[in-house]
Amino acid sequence: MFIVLSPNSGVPVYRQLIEQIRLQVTGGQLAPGDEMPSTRNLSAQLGVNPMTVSKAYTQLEREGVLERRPGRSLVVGTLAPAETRTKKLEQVRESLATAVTTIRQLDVPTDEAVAMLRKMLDSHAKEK
Amino acid sequence: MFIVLSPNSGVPVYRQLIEQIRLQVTGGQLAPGDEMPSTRNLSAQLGVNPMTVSKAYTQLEREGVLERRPGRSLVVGTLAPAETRTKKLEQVRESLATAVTTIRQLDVPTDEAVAMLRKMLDSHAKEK
DNA sequence: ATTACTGTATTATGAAACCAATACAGTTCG
DNA sequence: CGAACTGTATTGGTTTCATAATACAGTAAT
Repeated sequence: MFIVLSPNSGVPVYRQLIEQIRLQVTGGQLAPGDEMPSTRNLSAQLGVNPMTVSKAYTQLEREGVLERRPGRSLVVGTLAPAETRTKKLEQVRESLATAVTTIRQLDVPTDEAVAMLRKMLDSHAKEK
Repeated sequence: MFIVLSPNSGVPVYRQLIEQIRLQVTGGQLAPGDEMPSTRNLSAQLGVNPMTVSKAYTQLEREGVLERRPGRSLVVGTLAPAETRTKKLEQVRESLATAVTTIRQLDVPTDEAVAMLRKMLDSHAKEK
């Protein structure tokens, strides 16, 4: 699982967790049956309170995205939305659409915007 | 000026105002010298408290985006062209950052994501 | 049975966001 | 000069978010 928190985005941490976990389940990166990191582990890793992680997990459990097994780690549910390549690309398209609106509104040339995206993707890849 | 609030986004209202006003100034939709709607008018229009609007205006004034004239409406400030370009690229980068997180979390290859962005930008250009 | 893990409940605290109401200080116009 | 506009300061309140600490109830392994 791969989580990136944006402290300055203004979006509550627990919501960022919900959105990113939901995304990776929908995109197939997390498959039914996969175990989630424990609330203690993930909170330590992200530098947040375990109850904040638990809040996100609880909401995802209500949605059926995660399944609870008392005494054991939560797992990705079988009722989780079905992964398809079409859905995956659609979610990427949606996130790019917001950027497209900004790029056009600011009259940034296509080549420049595209170069910026490539650079950002490459630089993060190197960070790993 | 055109403001749309997303109550469910989790982003505080005052921040949505800041971001949208900043975007329209950078994009030229709001030109230096343009008068802003009064805090009372805009708050009535959006259904929020005048102090919430004022909070956004105050932050934008600190950034130099707006200029204060006691007893009169705030106006769009005059930024140096170089500063405008810097802010433009920064805003594009911010909007792309969200897409970058999504792309990486869904393991979409860089080339595919970049091609998608180019296609979206080109197809919209044709729509014009 | 004990240890080590799992998640959640509960209580308390503090910060942030938003609201409401009132008041203040400014400019402009008739 | 007064009315009508401008933005902000202040005080007090509510809700949301996040944290901290402790405790509880579960499973699995030894």
